Amino acid sequence: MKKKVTFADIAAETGFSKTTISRYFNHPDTLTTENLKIIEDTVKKLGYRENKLARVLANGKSEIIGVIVPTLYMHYYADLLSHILSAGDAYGYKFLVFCSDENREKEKGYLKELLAYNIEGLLVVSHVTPSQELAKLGIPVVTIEREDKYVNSVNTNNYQGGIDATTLLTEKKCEVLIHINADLKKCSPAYGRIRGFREVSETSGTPYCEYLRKFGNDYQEIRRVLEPVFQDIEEKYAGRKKGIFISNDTVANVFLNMVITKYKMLPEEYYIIGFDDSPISREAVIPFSTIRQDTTALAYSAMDILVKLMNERKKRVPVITKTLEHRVIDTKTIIRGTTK
Amino acid sequence: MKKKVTFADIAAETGFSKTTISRYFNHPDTLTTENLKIIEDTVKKLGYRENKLARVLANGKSEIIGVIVPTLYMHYYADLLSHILSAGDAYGYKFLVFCSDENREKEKGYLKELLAYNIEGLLVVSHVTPSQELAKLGIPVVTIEREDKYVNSVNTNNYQGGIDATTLLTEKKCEVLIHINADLKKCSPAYGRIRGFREVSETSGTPYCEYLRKFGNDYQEIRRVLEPVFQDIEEKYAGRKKGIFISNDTVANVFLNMVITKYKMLPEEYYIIGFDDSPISREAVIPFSTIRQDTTALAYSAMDILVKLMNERKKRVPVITKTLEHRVIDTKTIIRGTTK
DNA sequence: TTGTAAGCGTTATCAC
DNA sequence: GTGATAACGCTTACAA
Repeated sequence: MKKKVTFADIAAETGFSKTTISRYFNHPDTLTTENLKIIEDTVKKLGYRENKLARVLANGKSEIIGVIVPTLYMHYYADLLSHILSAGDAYGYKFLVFCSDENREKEKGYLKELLAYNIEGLLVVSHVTPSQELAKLGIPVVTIEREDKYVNSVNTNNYQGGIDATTLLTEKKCEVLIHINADLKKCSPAYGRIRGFREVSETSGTPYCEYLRKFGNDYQEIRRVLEPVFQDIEEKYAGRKKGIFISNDTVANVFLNMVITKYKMLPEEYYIIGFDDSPISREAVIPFSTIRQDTTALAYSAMDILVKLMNERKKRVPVITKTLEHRVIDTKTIIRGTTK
Repeated sequence: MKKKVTFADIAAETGFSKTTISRYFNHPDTLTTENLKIIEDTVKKLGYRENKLARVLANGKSEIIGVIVPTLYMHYYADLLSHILSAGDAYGYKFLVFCSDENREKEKGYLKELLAYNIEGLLVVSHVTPSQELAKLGIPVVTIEREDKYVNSVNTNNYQGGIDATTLLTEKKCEVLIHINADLKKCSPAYGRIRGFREVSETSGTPYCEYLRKFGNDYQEIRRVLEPVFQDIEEKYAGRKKGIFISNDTVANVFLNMVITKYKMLPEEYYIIGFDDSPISREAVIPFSTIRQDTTALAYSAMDILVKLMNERKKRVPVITKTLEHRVIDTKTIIRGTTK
């Protein structure tokens, strides 16, 4: 392994000073074209490779953003991460990625680690660290779809999504409206889906009910929790036109499968709509209706806010705004075979 | 924003030298218990935060591993990444993650960037950069499920998987064996699935055929490509017991959906088995049989090799082995409702 | 347009 | 056990 080529080597070789070499990379316009050429050739000849770490130490700009996601097993988070990476890439940022598994202590360690690497900003999708703590980190923070009282954030318009989903069901003249969801905390953005459902149900005067259950991540577990719910619905609302709004496509798919397994088809009296527009909503035997979360917009908006904040910090006289920005991204109703 | 607390501050406050403060963090055993305590208190009092970048500059150990995945949209890669992160976490490594979208030029840029951050090792899942080039990077490289002639690698035992899948179909006394796959290059590890299929088909003496097509990533596209294949199978092999081995669960699910949509159930004459054990294989209306890729083992083995190589580099007299290691991870046959 | 020199915050080496 | 001091490789006033 040959030693690394540094500015000093290029300087020695060309007769310029290290400063000039630095300028060649950072302010090439301040050099004469000939000198530019000379250095360029030498850089190639010696096979120079940048050392960003040394640069960070000198000027503090790491170009690194920290990301903490809860897990990558669920498509939604992987999808989000993928858009985050591509959004940041456009600005030249790199990402140190951590999966917290929603473990509070683990996440604490990751945050410490992230700060040790001089990250310029932080994107948090995981839910376990209260925003109040994130706000104390001393760097720009933006969260996506989680509690965000003390930090900047981007969230899906869950409320509107809930309204749209439920309205679609009332328009189809469903005789009873049913909402299946996790038992969410009121501070969670996704709680808006429940609010939307309730509002439309109330104002439309249609009978409605909610099944708020704790579903796990595992298919079998979801099935186990959902089975009695399905039974209950079958018994209580037999013969009535049911509009079912399920707050997540994975669960919606399991439900749909149960219906189809029982009837060998989707009975007229079932109207089903999910949430997220995950691949499964298209890949199901009967592609089902859903409320699309615009993960692309979520990621790009988050990056937009973050970049703005990070840029502000780089100015000579940073104006650290205390005002928080909370953006809301609209959903889109995707109509497929289960609400026709 | 108050200035950063550094070793110098702690040194000034405690009366020790910076060296001793450094020792406090790196070789605490060489300090007296009292002094340890004094420094500990001061560190807390001043609210010191590590600066790993400065440390990297001084000792070269970045504790960062670079990862390049093709995309995160496909569950397989997200799953793999998730295991990679957790495997590396156990060793204290952090990850700079890039998504190449299989774009050669983009990936070239990422590699350069990665090197600029002094990464200690590289994990490549993406396929576009030839291993010959990766080998020239001058850092430990391990690839997962891709061409690996000139680098260390971990691959699924695709051949055995192909054998197992096909054998299962012959055991069920299928009268014709069908394999649906992409038109893979022979150097791609996944080509082993085709070889396995052919071998069992040949030796069993069962009639067989292959449909090698270019499927996209999009559901509609897969459907469009698969539709004529399904038609062809229906016509050519009507009334015969068909054993279909589809080399990927996403495609297998589309195929299964087409069969079920047509027959309202899975006809006796269809035996279907996929590959990967993606969630969709469980979430399909009829959970289908598949060959499980052990992504956990793939990730942990890769990390194991990488850590070994990285550790070797840290020794005073590194022994850079030229011998490459190529590990193979066994598959597991998962039997579900479509091969009974 | 170019150079000098002082950092940036650690760690390594060698004394004491 | 502890401390000077010189790296590590780059940036940035300030000077020329």
